[in-house]
Amino acid sequence: MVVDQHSETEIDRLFQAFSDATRRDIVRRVTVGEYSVSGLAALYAMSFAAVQKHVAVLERASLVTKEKRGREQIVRGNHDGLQKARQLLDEYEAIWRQRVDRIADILAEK
Amino acid sequence: MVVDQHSETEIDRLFQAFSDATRRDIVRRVTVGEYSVSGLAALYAMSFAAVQKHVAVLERASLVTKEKRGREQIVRGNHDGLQKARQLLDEYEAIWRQRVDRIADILAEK
DNA sequence: ATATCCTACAACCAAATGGTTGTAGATCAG
DNA sequence: CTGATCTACAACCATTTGGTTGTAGGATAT
Repeated sequence: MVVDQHSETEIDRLFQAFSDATRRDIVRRVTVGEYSVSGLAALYAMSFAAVQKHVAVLERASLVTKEKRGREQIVRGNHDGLQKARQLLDEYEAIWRQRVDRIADILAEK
Repeated sequence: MVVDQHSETEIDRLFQAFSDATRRDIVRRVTVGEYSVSGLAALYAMSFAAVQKHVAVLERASLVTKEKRGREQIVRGNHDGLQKARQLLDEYEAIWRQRVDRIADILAEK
C-alpha cells in the first residue's frame, strides 16, 4: 500500500468518529441547533468528561466545531467532515459502477 | 438516546470497518476483482493472520463476502454495506439541507 | 465576595483493536 | 503417498478506546 499517510489517517479519524452511536447522535443534534458541552452531556447517561471526549473526537474529525462563549463552549456541526466522508464513499460507489459497466461490456461482446 | 440497538451496532461495525486504511484498500481491490485471502495477504506488509482478521471485520460489516473454492477462500466486494453507509451519510446531509432551508426561510420573513 | 457553573485535563481502569507466532486440518500437485 | 499451500483459530502482547473520578481555573449570578 503506497498511500498518502496524512490524508489516510484523516480518513481513519473520520470513520472512527462515526463508529459510535453517541457521537452520531451528537452530530445530528448539533447540526440542527447549538449546544454547550454540558448541554450535550445532560442528554446522555454518562459523565460530562466522557461527552467532552466524544466532542473532542468529533472536532478532530472535522465533524463538529467548538467556539468559546463566556464560560460555555458552543458546539456546532461542521459540514466539512461529512462532505469528505460522502465524497470518499462516492468513490467506492464509482468503483462498483465501473465494475458493472465492465461486466456489461463483456456480455455485449458475445 | 433511545435508538434501535441492533441496527446501531451494525452501523458501528460498518464505520469501524472503514476506519482502517488496509481494510479500505482491501475493499477497493475485491470490488474490482477476485482475491483469495492469501492473495490479499501477499499485498501487505503484515502476516496472513492479520489480513485474515481484516477480512473477517469487513465480512461482518457486509462490505465483503467470502466463498470457499477448493482450498481457497474467495473474497469479493459486497455492495450492501457500502449502500447502507452511503444511505446513512445521505441522511446526515439531509439534516444539513433542512437546516439551510430553515435559515433561508427565516431570512425571507424579514 | 462568594458560591455556582462550565470547562479542561490528569490519572486510572476494563475492554477492544491490531498485530504477532504457533498449531492443526483440508485440499492440491507431483 | 508425500509435501506444499491455504485456511482457521488459539494464545499472547502492546496500544487505543471509552469510560470513570478528582482537581483546578475561569466566568457568572446573587
